[in-house]
Amino acid sequence: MGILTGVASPGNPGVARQAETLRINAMARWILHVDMDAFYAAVEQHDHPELRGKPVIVAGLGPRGVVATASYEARAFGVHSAMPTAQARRLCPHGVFLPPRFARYEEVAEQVRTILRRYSPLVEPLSLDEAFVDLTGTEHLHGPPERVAHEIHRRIPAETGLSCAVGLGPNKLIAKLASDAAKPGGLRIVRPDEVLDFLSPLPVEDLWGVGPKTAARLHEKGIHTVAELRSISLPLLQSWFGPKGGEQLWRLSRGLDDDPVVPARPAKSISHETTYPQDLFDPEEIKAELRRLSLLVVDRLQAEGLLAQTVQIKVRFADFTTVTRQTHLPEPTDHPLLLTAEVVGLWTRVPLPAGLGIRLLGVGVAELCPAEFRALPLFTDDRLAQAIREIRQKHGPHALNFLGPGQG
DNA sequence: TCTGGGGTCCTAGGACCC
DNA sequence: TCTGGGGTCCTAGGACCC
Repeated sequence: MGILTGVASPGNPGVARQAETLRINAMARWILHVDMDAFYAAVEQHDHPELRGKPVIVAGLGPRGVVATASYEARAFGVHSAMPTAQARRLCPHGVFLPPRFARYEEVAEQVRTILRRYSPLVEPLSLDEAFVDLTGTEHLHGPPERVAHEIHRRIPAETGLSCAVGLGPNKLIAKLASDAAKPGGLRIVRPDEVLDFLSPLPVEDLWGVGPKTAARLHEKGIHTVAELRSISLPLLQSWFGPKGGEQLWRLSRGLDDDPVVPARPAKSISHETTYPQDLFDPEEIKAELRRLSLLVVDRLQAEGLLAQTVQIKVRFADFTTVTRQTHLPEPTDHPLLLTAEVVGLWTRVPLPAGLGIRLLGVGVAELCPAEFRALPLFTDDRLAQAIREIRQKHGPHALNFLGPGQG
């Protein structure tokens, strides 16, 4: 049966299946995923050879810091990312604890992305240490994707001195799970006809989007592996997790994912937040911090030539309860005084539980648009905004201390 | 020595309108 | 006096990712 003969219909399942196969082949993709091994720690060990072979832990070093990356030597002590630094110190007292150097990691990440772009223009960074590459249709330039995967896997360590895991599959979901399976330092190729067997034994929490809460709910129902998840009907999954959530799980369990590889997604929000070493109680100090965070956000807005029309604050109390307040502005702006005034206004809408200190404050903006879309100033004095911008550019973000405590 | 910082996406509920 | 349903917009919260 070389060609499609007949009409796909429920009464003719063989033909329907054949049509489905043809449709899938017509859309077949090859997606590669690169995941740098223990990236931040590996960069530190690369830059400081005396640290090689030692447990290196890149982490926030303050009293409330957490681990960003632990080297494999440190993982042997039970240290892993997102663990409180204090706990990591107890588990691994002789570990080398270092604060992150993001500017340096960004350099190396760009070096890796440059290697990847030799093989396809469609390179989508997922974070500093991960990226997707769409190799579909690059065969005539670079050869079969399987060979390209081997080449990339060899070339990244050769050119950066850092090891990586590489996964290759028919979509992002499978490529990422393949690189997970190859960690550390390996290469895993999953062909389309191998997808279901590859997925079946994996625990449901390995799936993209299944976190602790969803996993716990699935476990309660006796579902632990992807094969078990796949045996649940779509309507039942939807009754448990809602129409979208249910369909998402149904598709994930079958390895279905048509999310495209997109090289540059414009940011949808910008935010800054700080967890304080000691809880804040003083209202003036809190307001001063909100203004400081606001100006950090304004700096980024202006650096990227953007305006924002939504402002949000986030407050986390000592008991970890978190509240947010947001407001929609009449027009988009990057005006420092306007935005700080909105932020302080939002703060007055936060109910304060008696006796609870504040451990985190955050300020964010959303509904971003390019600054060329700026509305003509009617009532705001734009010369003032311009003057503030120039002073802060010339003398740094702390130059205008009229925004300090007790003076706002 | 309990729990970072920067994001994305989804849902639920209330207001408001027809 | 009692009683609709649907659609849209906005806000707050939460799950999840690295």
